[in-house]
Amino acid sequence: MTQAVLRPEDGGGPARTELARSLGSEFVIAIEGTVAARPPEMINSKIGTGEVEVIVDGLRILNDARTPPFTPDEAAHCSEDLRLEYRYLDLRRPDLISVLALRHRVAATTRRVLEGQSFLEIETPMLVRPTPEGARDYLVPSRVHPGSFYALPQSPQLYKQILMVSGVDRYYQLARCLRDEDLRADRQPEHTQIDLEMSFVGEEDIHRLIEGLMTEIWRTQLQVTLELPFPRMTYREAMARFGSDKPDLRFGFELVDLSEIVRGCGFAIFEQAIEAGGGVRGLVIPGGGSLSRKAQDELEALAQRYGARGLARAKVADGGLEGGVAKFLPGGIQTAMRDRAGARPGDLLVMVADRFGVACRALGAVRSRLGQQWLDTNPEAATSWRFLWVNEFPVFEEDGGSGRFVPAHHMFTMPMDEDLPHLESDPARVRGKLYDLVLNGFELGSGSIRIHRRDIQEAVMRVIGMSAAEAEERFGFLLKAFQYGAPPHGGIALGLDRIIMLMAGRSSLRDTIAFPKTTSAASLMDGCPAPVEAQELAELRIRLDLHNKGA
RNA sequence: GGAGCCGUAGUUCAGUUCGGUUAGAACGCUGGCCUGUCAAGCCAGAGGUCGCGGGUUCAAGUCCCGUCGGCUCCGCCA
Repeated sequence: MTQAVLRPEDGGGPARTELARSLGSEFVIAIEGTVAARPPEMINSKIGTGEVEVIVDGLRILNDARTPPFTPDEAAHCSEDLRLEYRYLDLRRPDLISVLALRHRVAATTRRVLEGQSFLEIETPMLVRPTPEGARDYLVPSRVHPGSFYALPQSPQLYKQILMVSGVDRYYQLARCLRDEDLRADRQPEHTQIDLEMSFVGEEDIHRLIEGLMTEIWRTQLQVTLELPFPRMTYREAMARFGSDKPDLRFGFELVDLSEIVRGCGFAIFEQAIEAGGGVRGLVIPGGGSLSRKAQDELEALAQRYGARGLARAKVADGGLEGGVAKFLPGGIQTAMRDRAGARPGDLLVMVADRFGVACRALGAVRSRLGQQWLDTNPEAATSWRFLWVNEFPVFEEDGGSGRFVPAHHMFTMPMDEDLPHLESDPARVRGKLYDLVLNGFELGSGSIRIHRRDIQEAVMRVIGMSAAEAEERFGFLLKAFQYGAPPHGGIALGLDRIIMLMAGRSSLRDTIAFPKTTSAASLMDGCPAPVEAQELAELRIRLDLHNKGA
């Protein structure tokens, strides 16, 4: 931006002066003139071009502009629905367009790195076979096949595996992925994945490739050197220590297991949890002894949102514990708990007694809340990059408590070799060759080594209660492909939008996407989605049923 | 499907607790004056379906019910 000067005494006459006076916000103009140094007393050191100005000879209006609902300066303070309606004005902010420029450069760097490793970028279909399990599909009716539907792809998963059968060996794609599920600040219905798959690889090969890619992106775009290798942690350890499968390692506040210490303590709530196969886990809030009752109740409400029945608490004192649940616990156990938790007088010890997963998740939510507050006063930690691989995820999870098992990731994940013998006898203990890439508490992506042997695939399908006929109906094409010499293979998919969000220090995925959707999956700028003409529906042989609230 | 917060000039907000005269401020906009300014200054003016619908009341921006939209979270989602 440069200052232009029009002076009546420079000529051009009253017509030009009048034209200049008519200029308004966001007008598009062309000027001709001479760049000149500003008089010394008019130099503005606050802007880059503050020492010069253009003495205008000619002025033309290329296009006028209505008074905008907000100017780029004001946009940062405007409500988001207004900014989304006028997205083109919002994007004029250097602040926002720079995020899209970063996104472009990260995509370009990704292509350069992967091309250097002999990957082929291959496009897979946008109209694919619907899949009833997993995320809800966006459906597209077929005009040519009335009553049949395409789905928009949730991911290129099956296609990239088939490309391995084709001998592609190294595939990647910056793939659009679409899921008709509810949104979050870090979830949009359409997002982009750095999706890749390789033949003849193990987990470590994928890890090293991605570490190299991340290192190059951070080096070139942020001038940051990442330490390699990224730490690795099992799912079990992540849950036990941090109460999350995507722990934020920028802060501590680790969970502690108090089960063995409180066993036989006489406090019914603790004992029942242990007898039921769960345990008692705790978290120390440094200095938390002075937290108000209200603040403590808010933490309990947070824990309860994640399934805990309550949040037991006790203040840490010189002699042991006091207040809260202390009166139910013998003195010797109190001091043992305090020592095990590493708590000091003035701290608050909060505890959840429940099944492993519930206790960890509930305390993990509390830990996360504490950590976010801690980061506010520790900027150096807040701006650090703590990458992490989480692996050894369970292959199956129980569906509700019904005793039935569903794939935790997807049904093509290879179990770990040492757990294969238990595949059908004890599915709950089977861990997979599964891995998530985590950064600062966000899951950047996940992947796995896939099953390429038919006998293992069939065993997995038996565990999840899928009949051969059903498998044939839904995945017959993939199983058929696997019969014709499928190499061992594996891959990963990274969320490009989330990577950009974290790199740009944004808290919403919307800021990384040129034209994002609102929480209700609508686009306020173009009014999407929208009803269609009856004629179009008739061609598709579709009749609407809008008043039936059931479904 | 559920919970919370929000919705008042073009924009950002105050006013809602406890219903009561003509709904205010700042920025922006329009006009005028001044001016080598860079967040210009001074004067004047225009601008309102208080998201929408219903109810209570003599009286509703304010209370009640419903509904629409935005944001955050749980469920859901890799």
